[in-house]
Amino acid sequence: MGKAEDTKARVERAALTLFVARSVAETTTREIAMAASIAEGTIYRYFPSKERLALDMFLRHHRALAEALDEAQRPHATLGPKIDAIVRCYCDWADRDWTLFAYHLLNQHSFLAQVPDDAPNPVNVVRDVIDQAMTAGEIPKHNADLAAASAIGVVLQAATYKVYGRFEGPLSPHVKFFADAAWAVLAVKTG
Amino acid sequence: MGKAEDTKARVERAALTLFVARSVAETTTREIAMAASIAEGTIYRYFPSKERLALDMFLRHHRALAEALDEAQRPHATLGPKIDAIVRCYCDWADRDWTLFAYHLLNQHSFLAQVPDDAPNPVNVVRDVIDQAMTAGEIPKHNADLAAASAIGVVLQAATYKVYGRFEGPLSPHVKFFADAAWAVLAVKTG
DNA sequence: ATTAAATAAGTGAGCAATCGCTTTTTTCAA
DNA sequence: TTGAAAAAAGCGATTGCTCACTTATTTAAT
Repeated sequence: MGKAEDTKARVERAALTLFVARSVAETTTREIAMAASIAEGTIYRYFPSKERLALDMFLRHHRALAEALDEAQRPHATLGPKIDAIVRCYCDWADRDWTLFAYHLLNQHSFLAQVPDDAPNPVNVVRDVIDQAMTAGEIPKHNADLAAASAIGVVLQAATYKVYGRFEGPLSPHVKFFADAAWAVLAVKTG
Repeated sequence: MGKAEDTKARVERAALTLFVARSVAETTTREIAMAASIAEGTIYRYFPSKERLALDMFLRHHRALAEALDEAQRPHATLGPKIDAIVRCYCDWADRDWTLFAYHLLNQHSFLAQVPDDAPNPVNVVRDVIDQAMTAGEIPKHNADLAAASAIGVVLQAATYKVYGRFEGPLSPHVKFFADAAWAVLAVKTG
């Protein structure tokens, strides 16, 4: 890695950590610079603004996660294995870079409106998988968005609890529980 | 309602709306005053700071929701009816004052650390109900916090989707689905 | 020598909060 | 009932400060 790239990466990592610990709005460029051991002005050699620094990191992770989830589910033919693969992929990503995952989780409200319509989207990946399973008669037909929300909630609320410190340790050991629980939600007959 | 109380309520409602639409940090006292049709200085007759205005509203709702959930579940003896009552109560609260509910949902990360330890807590109410059901052998024994997170996630992620505009309309029509899904999550045998 | 990278001292805009003042409401003696 | 005095509510220009971002200068790699 060249020196410039290293500096850019250090700025991103420092910003990420602070953005999660406090929030984007409450983190100052001065703090980011101090945490990255550089001068404040150096940030602006790599990013046009604090907002764009925050947005770029969000969008990059958003797209990469969507692509990873889609690749994980694609090889499988039926809903059961697809759920397993998606849940495992989610948990792996959370455990591999928890700070980045938490940043993405906590800042959807701020940035979701700025995701390009045609960009890969983690939520759409799950929704489409569920939609297909409903069409194929694998699970009862409901509102697919609502069913997707509740199924995703099984995993994401656990991740949210981890952010709040209500729950500790990696998510991966609970993959089987999450996958079974998500399946159970989708198999519910009433609606 | 006296004039002063009316003004205080107008300040809170204006702040709430803006805090949800943007965020606490990105909302200015000037904007709050304009939305409430009062002068900026008048805010400080009723609140010592913008932070306290934001915190007070969060804590009041946090405590009231916890007490409502506890009262809703208490009359029932077994887990099934307790889940029904809790889910119905959650959805009623969300539908009755969606802005307040969304504010509470979106700002847990900022304020949860400032909740007094002895204050009633919505999450603890649910966790305790699940804990008792596990002890009574109504459902398989797991980590109660994790099970509570996943069960609550079924409802809260749907509410989150509503915040993001992925899902429309009141939550109450889906109470039966949410309750059945939460039950299904808790009945999962693997862990 | 050239130039990209980094620095550090600005700069001005925008912010929360203040305060001296005015207006409105309440109190209560005559 | 009246109306003068007191208290409460409301105002908005001002203040001091913090912030994101800029720019003139220095450092160091090739």
